[in-house]
Amino acid sequence: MGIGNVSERRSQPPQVGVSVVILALGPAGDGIVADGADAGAASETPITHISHAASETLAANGPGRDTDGARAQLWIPLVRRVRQPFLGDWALPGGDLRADRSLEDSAYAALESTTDLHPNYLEQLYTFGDPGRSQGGLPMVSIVYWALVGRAESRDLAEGDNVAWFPENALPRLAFDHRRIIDYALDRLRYKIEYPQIAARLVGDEFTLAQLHGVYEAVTGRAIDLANFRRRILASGELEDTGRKIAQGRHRPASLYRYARAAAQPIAAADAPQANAHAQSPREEWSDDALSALLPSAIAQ
Amino acid sequence: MGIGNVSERRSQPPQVGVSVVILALGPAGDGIVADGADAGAASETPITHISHAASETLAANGPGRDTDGARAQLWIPLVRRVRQPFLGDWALPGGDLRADRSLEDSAYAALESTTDLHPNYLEQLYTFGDPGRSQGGLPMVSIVYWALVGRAESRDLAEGDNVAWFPENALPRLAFDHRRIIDYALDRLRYKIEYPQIAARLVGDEFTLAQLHGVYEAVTGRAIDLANFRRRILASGELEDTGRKIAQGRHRPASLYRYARAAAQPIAAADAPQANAHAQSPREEWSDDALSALLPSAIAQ
DNA sequence: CAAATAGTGTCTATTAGACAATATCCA
DNA sequence: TGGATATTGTCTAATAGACACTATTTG
Repeated sequence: MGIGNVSERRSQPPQVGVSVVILALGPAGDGIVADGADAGAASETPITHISHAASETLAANGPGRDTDGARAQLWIPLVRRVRQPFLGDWALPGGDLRADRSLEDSAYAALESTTDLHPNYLEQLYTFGDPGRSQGGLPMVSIVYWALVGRAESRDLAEGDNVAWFPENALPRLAFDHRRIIDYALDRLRYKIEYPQIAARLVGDEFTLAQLHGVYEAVTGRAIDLANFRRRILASGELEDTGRKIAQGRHRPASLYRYARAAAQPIAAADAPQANAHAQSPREEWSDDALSALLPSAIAQ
Repeated sequence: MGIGNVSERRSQPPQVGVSVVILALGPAGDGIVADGADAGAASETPITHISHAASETLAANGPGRDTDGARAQLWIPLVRRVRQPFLGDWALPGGDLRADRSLEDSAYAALESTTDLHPNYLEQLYTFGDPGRSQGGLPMVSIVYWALVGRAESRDLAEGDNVAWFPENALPRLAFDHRRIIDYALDRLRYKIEYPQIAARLVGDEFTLAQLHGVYEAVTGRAIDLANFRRRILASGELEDTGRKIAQGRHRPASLYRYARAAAQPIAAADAPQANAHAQSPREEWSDDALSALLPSAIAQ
C-alpha cells in the first residue's frame, strides 16, 4: 500500500490500465464541424455544447437513418474526467486490468461499463507507457484497444454530462496523450478499411454500394470514384446481392448487398497473433479474423 | 508484499514484463536443420547441442561472411530458464518494466542485459495477457518487442549454456506461449520486409542486389525472380550505387549498393503511433520511422 | 574458353483510375 | 417526363511476373 517517496516509486513497476478508442459512423457535422474544426486549443464549453447538439442529431436522425445524400463521418465517445489530473477534460473510456481476465476481456469490460456500448469489433491497438505521458499523474501503462460499433448499437450510448459523442474532426481537449492515441487509432482504421469485414462492422448488415462507398470516403477522407469502387468491391467476391432493392428518393433504387459470411478470403491479414476466440459470448463474433490471423499477408507496402 | 490466497489474487492487477524477439540473419542450417527441424516435441538436449554446433558455424562463417551461394536463414537468440515454471526450457529474453523508463527503453535494457546484443531496430510487437498463458506461473502481462540485429552485431552474443542462437525453423521447446509469440514476430517481419529500411537492418551497410535478394527470399520463404526483384528495388529509388564492385568468385563481379539515407519515401507505413525519438542514444537510430509514422499508409490489403 | 553469376529486354496478365454513356426509378 | 442516382463500358497507365537473352568476370 505504501508507495514511498518519489525516487523509490520511480523504480517500481508502473500501474497498468486498459483504454478503448471507440469509433462509429454518424452524420457529417454540417456547419457544426466547420465551427469546431481544428479547434484543438479552443475553449472547452462551446465545443462540448456543440457536440451535444450534434450528437442529438446523431441520435435523432440516428444510426438507423440511411446515409442518403449526407456524407458520413466518424464519431468517438469520450468520458469526462472527474478527478485530477486533467479534471474536466475528456478522455478515452478505460478501466483496470485484472489478472483473471484476458486483455480483450478487460478492454471489453471497460468499454461496456463506462459507455453501455456493445462493439462488434475489438482489436488491440498499441501499448503506451512513456513515463512522461501522464503529466501530473503516476506513471501509467495503457494497453489500448480500438472498437467499432455499428449504427444500430451506437444508440446505446447513455449520453450525459460525463459521456458524449464527438465527431472525429472536432474533438475537445483531451487528457493525457489521448489525442495522439486517437490519431493513431484513426490511422489504423484508415489502413484497415480495406479489409471488408472492417467496413462491415461500421455500416450494418445490409447496405447499398453507395452507402459502402460513403463509408470508405468518410474513413479515408478522400474522394473515391464510385464506378471503380463498385467494380473493385464486387470483383472481390466479398459481397453478395440480397436480391432486394431500396428506394431512396426520386431516382432509381439501389440493390442491397451484404458481406458474404464465410466467403473465401484467400487474402487476409496477419494482424492478431491469435484467434480472438469468443465465439459464444454475448458479444458478436468479431473473430472472423480467426482464420485471417493464421494466413500470411499477401500485399505489403 | 502479501499476495493473499488464490481468489484474492485473481482480482489483483497482473505482473507486467517486457520480452523481445530478436532476429538476425545467419547461414542456412544445412543438414543440421534437416535433423532438428519440426522437432517441437523432440528431446531437448540433442537440439540444444545441434544448435550450439550450428551457432558456432554462425560465429565461424560468421555474420561477416558474405552470403555467397549459401542461402541465408533467420536466427533467434533464446535464454534458458533457470527457475520454475518451464525450468530448463528456452524462452525469449525479457525483463522487468520500470515506471521511470519508456517501454522501448525497458525492452532495450532487457535485451541488452540478457544477451549483450545491440539491435539496430526495435519495435513494439504486441501485448500478451491471457490468464492462461503462464501455465503454472502467476498471471503475467508481457509487452513484447521485436528487434533486428545486423550480421556484424550478431557476433556480440555471448553464447553459453543459458544463451544460444537457434535457427527459426528448428526452435527448441519454448516456455510459456513464446512459440506463438515468435511466430507472430516472424509474420510481422515477413510483412514488413517490404519496407526497405527493415531489410537494411538485416543485411548491413553495403550489399549486392543478389545478397538483398537472398534476404528477401530467406524472410519470405518464397522464390523471387531475381530479374524482377532488381528492377523493382532499383525503381523504388531506395538504393544508391556505391560505384564499387565486389568479386565473389569465378564470374562477373556485382555492384555494391547501399540504402539511400534520407531518401524520399512517399509511401510509408503508419505503424508506430509516435516517433521513437532516440536520435542521440548510443544505439543506432532506428527512428527512420519517425517520418514514416506520420504518413498515411498507401497500399493496404 | 567455359562456367557462373550480373544485368537487360520483352512480352503478357492484372489492376487501378479517369471518364463517358446508359438504365431506371419516382416526384 | 425530367431530375437524380444506379449501373455499365471503355480506354489508358502502371505494375507484377515469366522467361529469354546478353555481359563480364576468372579459373
